[in-house]
Amino acid sequence: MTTRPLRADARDNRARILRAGTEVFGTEGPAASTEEVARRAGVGIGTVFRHFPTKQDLLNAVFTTRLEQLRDRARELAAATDPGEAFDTFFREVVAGAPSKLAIAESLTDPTGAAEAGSELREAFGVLLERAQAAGAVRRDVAAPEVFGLMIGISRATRSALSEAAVRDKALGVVFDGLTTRHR
Amino acid sequence: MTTRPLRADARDNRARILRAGTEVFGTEGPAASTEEVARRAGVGIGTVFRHFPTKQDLLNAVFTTRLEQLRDRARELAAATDPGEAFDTFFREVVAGAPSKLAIAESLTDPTGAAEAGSELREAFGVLLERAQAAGAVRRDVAAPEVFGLMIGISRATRSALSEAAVRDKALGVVFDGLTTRHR
DNA sequence: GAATATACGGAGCATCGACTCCGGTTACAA
DNA sequence: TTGTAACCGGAGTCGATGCTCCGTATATTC
Repeated sequence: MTTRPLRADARDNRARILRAGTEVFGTEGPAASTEEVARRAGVGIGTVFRHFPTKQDLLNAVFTTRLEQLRDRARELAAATDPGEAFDTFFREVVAGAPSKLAIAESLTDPTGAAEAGSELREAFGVLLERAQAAGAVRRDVAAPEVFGLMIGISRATRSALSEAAVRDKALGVVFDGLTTRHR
Repeated sequence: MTTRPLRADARDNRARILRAGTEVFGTEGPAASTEEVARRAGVGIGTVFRHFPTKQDLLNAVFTTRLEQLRDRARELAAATDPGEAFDTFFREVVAGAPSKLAIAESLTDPTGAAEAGSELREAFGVLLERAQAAGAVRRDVAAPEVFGLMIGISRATRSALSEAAVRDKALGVVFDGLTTRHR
């Protein structure tokens, strides 16, 4: 049931297309054309469609890759840093990275194909959150879904209402204060 | 320089199209086809394009209408209710109304044509916020842009990560706590 | 250094959606 | 009632985009 390894040029092209897709969909959104991706990757359209039979497949692959990167980053932070700081850092990094690749923000929640990578991300995020709670950096009466939701919401607004860094930081400050308060 | 009044049927059709546009773009997003709007309005495509020469014009008209409604609601609340409650109510209403008409959330910040209505909304929102601050319901070291941004962010996430009402309420609770805290 | 399975490129096809055009219809004034 | 300007409907045009097809090229194996 194992598929034989790809030919060298095919493997390279696949990686190229994935990189180009990340760039193009990241800046122009999912509506960007497949041809644009092919151009940026320096390959023919036929090649793109051989590797990813459908545009949706390509989008899923790009999204999944991105989700996996975030998941890895979350795990890395969980293993090495002070719990409170790790949580804070991850949250801010996700938000900061959103504008240049809005595609992620738009898919972070879209079950279409990237489901597994998505739930792994959520799980890694959950670990980050629990550690922060155990360390007293985040109050205990909140759960992962709502905190994750806030992160995504702010990420999305980053393209528009929260496009200015100073304003975005203030918004983040409000949320972090809300995640810290003890009363109620 | 005054344009003569529209014929009765034309006026009716225009209103119909606007209503249909609100529904269609609200549920399917700005990518929905003009033909779908025409169908839902019960008119021919030609009629839609006569009233709104461009799809963008139609979108702008729909958005503007929506923004004006929100602006009016903000003013209404500012005039009649307890400052803290008015702010809270408006914030929650906007978020609650977002999923069924994501088009607004997507345009609440888009300068394209709806600029004037947009800034009027922001102004009315600013009044709501300042009143709440004066009444001690919201801390004084936050300004309208970041609070508005939070509202939009949560509105957007409402379609996805914050689609469940219970989760959304918890997220809102966190933000309101953050807007209340006094320390720092 | 063949032989061949793999992979490539890009012209071409089919579809879809924005927008136009014009023959037919209707509201409204006189 | 009738004349006419205003309006309507929807078939048709045009450009864009997802996807296919196949002749050509190249990596890999022996």
